[in-house]
Amino acid sequence: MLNERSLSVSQECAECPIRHRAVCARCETDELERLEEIKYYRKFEAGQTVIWSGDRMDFVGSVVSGIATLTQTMEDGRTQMVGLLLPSDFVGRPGRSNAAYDVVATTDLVMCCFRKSPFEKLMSETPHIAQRLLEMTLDELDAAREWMLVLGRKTAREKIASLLSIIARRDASINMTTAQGNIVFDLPLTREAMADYLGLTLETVSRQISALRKDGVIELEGKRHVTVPDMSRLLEEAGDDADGGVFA
Amino acid sequence: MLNERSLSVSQECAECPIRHRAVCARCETDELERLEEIKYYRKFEAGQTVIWSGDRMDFVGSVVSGIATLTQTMEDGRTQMVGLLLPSDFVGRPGRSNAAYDVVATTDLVMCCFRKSPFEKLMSETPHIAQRLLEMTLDELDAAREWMLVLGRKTAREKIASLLSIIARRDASINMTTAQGNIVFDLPLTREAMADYLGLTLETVSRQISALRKDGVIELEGKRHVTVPDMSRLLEEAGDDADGGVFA
DNA sequence: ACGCAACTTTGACCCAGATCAAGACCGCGT
DNA sequence: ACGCGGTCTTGATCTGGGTCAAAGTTGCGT
Repeated sequence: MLNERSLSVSQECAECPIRHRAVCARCETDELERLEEIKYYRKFEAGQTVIWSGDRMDFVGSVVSGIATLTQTMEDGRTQMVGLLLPSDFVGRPGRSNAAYDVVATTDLVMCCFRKSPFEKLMSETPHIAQRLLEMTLDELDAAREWMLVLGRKTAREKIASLLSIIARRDASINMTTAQGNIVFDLPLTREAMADYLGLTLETVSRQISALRKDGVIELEGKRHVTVPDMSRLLEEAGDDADGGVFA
Repeated sequence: MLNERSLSVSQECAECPIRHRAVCARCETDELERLEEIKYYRKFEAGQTVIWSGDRMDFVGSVVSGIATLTQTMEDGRTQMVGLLLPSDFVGRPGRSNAAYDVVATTDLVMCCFRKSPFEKLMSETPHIAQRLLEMTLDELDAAREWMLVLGRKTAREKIASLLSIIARRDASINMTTAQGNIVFDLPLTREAMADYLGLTLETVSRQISALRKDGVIELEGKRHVTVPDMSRLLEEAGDDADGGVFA
């Protein structure tokens, strides 16, 4: 459980773990000071909804730690995840007052928030923020388009392999690599959340994970801890160019 | 066939049909003059590839007239459309040297191009361009996420209805409305292109269009000319909120 | 006018993944 | 220790959309 102390640890931008990757990455010291004046931290527990689709959104912010999901739901309950928010990812859209998606904390979550109007004001005055936001938005657009290929054209097995590759790759900096060069990580999502990401049912997710395990593409300890003995094999299963390079 | 004269008609930014919606929408007269200095028009014939994925991209630009598609292809030939480029849409990513997708002209196409490096320079100096580009990129991201729901969770019939609604809506300004309030438009895509957009096969696209016709949701003259007698019915078929409003 | 090529429709059959159903596993609170 | 709820696995069956095949339509070039 997070407490006041654990929050106060991150209070200084200079020591912020996402300082160099978030929307503030390019800010100079003086710009950072102005941001620091209007920022505040919010924490959410695993499972909590951060924002409901359609609600008025009076803040924007960055994920500092933890994982959140962006989902869209149809009236009959079908849901599709449309974004996975990791530390340093930005939440909210300047210039729009109502949320377009549900944002749900998948793990305990800490966010660095800014009230929308001061942030927008700051954005118009300090080009470094807008520049960085454009860059991040373009990256997200690429990711979304990559995902459209996965959703539209890949088989269930390829979808699972794609998701595993992305997770493995994305926090490559964080995850362990064993002496044998294996890649090791924990799945941050339930089977159901994976299904919502991939446009599958949770049963199919479960079956395909079992199949990949049986075929030696991955190893599992418990339900969440994954070892990838051969990354290029996994990439091949994902249908991506597994081109020679080790974890290129 | 386009000729020199038809191109020269659009030479003046002030008279440009996309002046108010493209990346230059917010530019002041002086900024426009600088853009005008570095711009040049290029035309492509229907079917021509504008840019190959992976190729060096030394220009960016706006679609002036015509339609182009953004597609991704797997080694085995499976393809997924990840964007549909209409007049005023922007092509290319500042800060990236190689194209990530194939861009193909679906109809005859005119583009207003800028060499990349002068454009990037201009962008860093005139905030109005970067602002507008951010806005457009955020819109595209929303569209991509909307599409992820379609690809991941909708049935074939819903997918077709969704595509038809989008086309009907998007060029709402252009298309005809009959005396009876019907909406009328031409499909700018072949069945195969629709299939690539929707993650379906062309046979399924054909069957579902036939089914929607048989059920009176749409009317067809020839293979491309569509009449929608009741837009809210179409939206309902798409699985979207068909909320009361006429073409809200 | 004709013939070819591109596009589209329709039919018959099949299969990947959905659905329905039953347990297994695991951590937690009492 | 136990029971309970959330998560996950596995099996049996069903079905929407894919695949394969054939024929219809349209428009264009000669």
